[in-house]
Amino acid sequence: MTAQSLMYPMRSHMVAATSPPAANSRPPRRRRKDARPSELTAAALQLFVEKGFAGTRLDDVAACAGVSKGTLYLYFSGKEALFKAVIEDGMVAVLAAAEQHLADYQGSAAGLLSQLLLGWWEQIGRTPMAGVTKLMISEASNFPELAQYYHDHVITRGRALLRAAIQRGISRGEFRRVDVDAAIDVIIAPLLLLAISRFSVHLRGQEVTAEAYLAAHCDLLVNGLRDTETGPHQQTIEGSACG
Amino acid sequence: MTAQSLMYPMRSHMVAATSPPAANSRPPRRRRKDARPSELTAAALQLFVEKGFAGTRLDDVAACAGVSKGTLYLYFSGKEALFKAVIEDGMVAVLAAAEQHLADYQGSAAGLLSQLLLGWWEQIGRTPMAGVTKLMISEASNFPELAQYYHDHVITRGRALLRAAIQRGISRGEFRRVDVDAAIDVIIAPLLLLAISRFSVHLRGQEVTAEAYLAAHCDLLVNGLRDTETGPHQQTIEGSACG
DNA sequence: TACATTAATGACTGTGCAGTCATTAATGTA
DNA sequence: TACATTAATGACTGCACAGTCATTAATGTA
Repeated sequence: MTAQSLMYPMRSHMVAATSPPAANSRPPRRRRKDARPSELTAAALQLFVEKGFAGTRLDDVAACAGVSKGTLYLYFSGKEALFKAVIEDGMVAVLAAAEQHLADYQGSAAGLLSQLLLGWWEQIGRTPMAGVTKLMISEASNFPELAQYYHDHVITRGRALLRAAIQRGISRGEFRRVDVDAAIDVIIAPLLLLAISRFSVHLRGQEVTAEAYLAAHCDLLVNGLRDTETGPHQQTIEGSACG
Repeated sequence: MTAQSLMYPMRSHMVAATSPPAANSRPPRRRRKDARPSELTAAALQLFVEKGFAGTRLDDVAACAGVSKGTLYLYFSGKEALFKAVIEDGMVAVLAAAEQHLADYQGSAAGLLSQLLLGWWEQIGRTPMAGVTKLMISEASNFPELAQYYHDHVITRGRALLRAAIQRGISRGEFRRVDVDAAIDVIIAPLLLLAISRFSVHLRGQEVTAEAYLAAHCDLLVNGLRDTETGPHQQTIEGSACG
């Protein structure tokens, strides 16, 4: 331990004794109380998804948000509080629009279903928020309370949307009488994996684009693989990009 | 720092000066050179999946395998080498049997497809090895080289199996001419998510059993949701649990 | 311009864990 | 039984990082 390191403040002395504060002087502080929290959670989301919760350093989160670590602690009481904020921020009112859309919708159940899937892609899957999905999967067992909250407030609500669409299709005679809950699981899975794969570049080759993937999913879901070999059958779902 | 802590060995002195080595004497050492590596990788798999790579302590891995940390370093050069061993061990020759099965198979493509999916569940999905899937997803960005290896030696090979089954179905006129690569992604996704969800108890309610889930997947895949409303159609796939 | 308020800083501390190595003891051999 | 070999141990070290706080300076007010 040097004598220097014992002296508490000791800002950069001996730096160009002649006045002009050098080209490499640090940029001026900015006071931006309102903007900091969201900038910090955005930085944290990116790093948590990339490195994992335990593997992420708060120094890096702060640097990525353009502040010092001390500032981070001004807004969040610690690493875990920051993590919770990332998850909760990420999902506020994303589902509300879809719920409204469902209430207003008039057309076919197949059209509704594909609109829900594509809407998910636009609002979540292709945005940074998709990372929340990977994060919850990776960290659920380390944060059981938070996982429970996520289950109750995000997963359950998303499933309810799909359940409504499928049951609408069944009651209109449009769909077969499948096991609805199992079908929901199967429908959701490709979406979640698409979201996750966006953050695992090294696990994917460049097999297919997200759009082709979603289209194939909608198509297989509604039409299956079976060749009905009866007349003009391969028509697409009306009014959607699916098919 | 006490004087005691400076003395290097200093095993339990002052412990019942009268001979019988007390009920709480430590169990005798066992020399089991051959068994240690696999016991250590099994323990590591469990803890890595549960806590993440960075969140797992090697002391805990060793304890879980019933040895000291020093012993762990006798068999693996460090934490990262242990991680690689977990991944590589986990996947040796799991795919070979399926490849043989494919070569011998005679029946319908739909039957082959469902046998591949159910076989995956029996060999991987319902075993501890399913954890490798979650592990690779969580850690791929921290270990790009290992992810590349996994992609080339596991993912690519698994996809080839499915591609063969689908193309067989198309050329037999059994399946429609779908986008094969996109279909493979969609088919794999529910399997991977099923594997992952086994380690995220707090994210799932108890929606459906794995078997119902896989059955629904096979059914939706082959038959789709569309109600063909033409005669006796809802038959199951011959000779499989699907449908 | 002087002064008060408080956002922002970063050097510092304590702790927890990866990795080391001198010592211990199980097992095989003569 | 004495001795050699080597598997197994666990106290120890160094370092990286979460969290603290005395100090600095941006901005608003008189």
